[in-house]
Amino acid sequence: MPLDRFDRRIIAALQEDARMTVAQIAERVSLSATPVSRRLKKLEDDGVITGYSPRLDARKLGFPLDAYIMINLQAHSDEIIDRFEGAIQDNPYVIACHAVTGEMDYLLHVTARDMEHMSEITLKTLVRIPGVRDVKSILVLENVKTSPALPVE
Amino acid sequence: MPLDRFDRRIIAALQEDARMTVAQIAERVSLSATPVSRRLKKLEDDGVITGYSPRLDARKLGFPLDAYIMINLQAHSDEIIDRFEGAIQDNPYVIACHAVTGEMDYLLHVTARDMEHMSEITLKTLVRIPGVRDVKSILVLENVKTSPALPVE
DNA sequence: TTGTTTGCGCGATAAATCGGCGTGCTGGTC
DNA sequence: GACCAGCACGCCGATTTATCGCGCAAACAA
Repeated sequence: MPLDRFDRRIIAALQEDARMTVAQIAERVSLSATPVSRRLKKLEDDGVITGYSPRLDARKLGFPLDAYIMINLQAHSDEIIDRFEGAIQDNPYVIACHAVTGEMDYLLHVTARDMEHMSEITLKTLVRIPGVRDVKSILVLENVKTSPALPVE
Repeated sequence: MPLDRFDRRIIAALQEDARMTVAQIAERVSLSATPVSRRLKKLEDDGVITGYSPRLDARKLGFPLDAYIMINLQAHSDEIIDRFEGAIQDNPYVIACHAVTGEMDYLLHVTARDMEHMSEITLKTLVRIPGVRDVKSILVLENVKTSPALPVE
C-alpha cells in the first residue's frame, strides 16, 4: 500500500525533529493524535522507518576529520570480498561503505580524531587488509550541505 | 566541559534508538530518569546533539538509486562558488555536499527515483550550473555498511 | 438499499516528563 | 579536623503524553 499525503507529512515532520511528540506531529499534519500514532507504528512495522538517530556534532565528540576513501581489490573472489567486508564491519571508524561502479570497487566514509589517526586507519588498517590493491583518500574540507532528509513531499 | 562516561552511554543508547524514552535510557546507563533528562538537555544546549532524524528506507520512499558525484569548477571566484553552493542547497536530490581535497572540488551524494531521473539530475541540473567544468559519477551498487553512529565508547 | 471495509475522533488509563526538594560526595579554607 | 560551597544524584507529586477500545462516518460492492 503506497504512502499517502499524511504519511509523507508525518515523515517530513520527523525529519525535522524525530523526538517530536505524537501530539505535535498531529497538529502539523491536521490529524488527531490517534491516527498519527497508528500510522507511525505502521510505518515502522512496514520498514519505511527503520529507526531513529541523533544528529551529532562530530567535532564535539572528538572526530573533527572525515574522509572518503576509495578502495580497489586485487581479485573478486568470495574469500577476498568476505574478508574485506568483515574487516570493514569491525572497524568503528568506517561509518559507511558502499560497493560502487567505476574504477574503484568500494567507497568508504571514515572519521578520525586527527591526521595521525586518519593516517593510522589508512596505512595500518585498510591497506593491510588482505586483497586490497589500491587506496585513494579524499579529505573532506568543509560540509557544504548535510541534509539527513530524503524528499518526501 | 568534557563528556563523561554517562554522557557517552546516553549518546550510545540514542544512536540505537533516538526515540527511546528517558526512563529507558536511565535503566541502560544505570542512573535515574532525572539526571538523564538533565544531561540530555545539556547535550542539546551545548550542541553535541543537534537534532534527531528518522532512519528511512530510501527504496520504500521511491529513491532506490544513489550516487556519489564529483565536481570540478572552472574557477574559484566567490561568485562561482556562491552560485554553485546555492544551486546545491536548492536541489532536494542532493542529500550531502562536501568541499574536498584532491583532483575534484566537491563530492556530492545524490539520490534518485531511477536511472532516467539520475541522468536528468546530472545532465540537466548539475552540469548546467554556471562554472561547472567537470562531473564524474560513481553509482552505488550496494550498501555494505551504513552506521549512522560515531564511536563514543 | 444494505453490508463491509477503512480510517477518523473521543475518552480512559498507564506511562513518561518536569520541577521542586532533600541528601551525599568532593574540594577548598580556616 | 571542622566547616562550607558546589555539584550531581534520587525521590516525589503534578502535568503531559502515548496507546487502546469504542462508536461513527464515508467509500465501495453486491
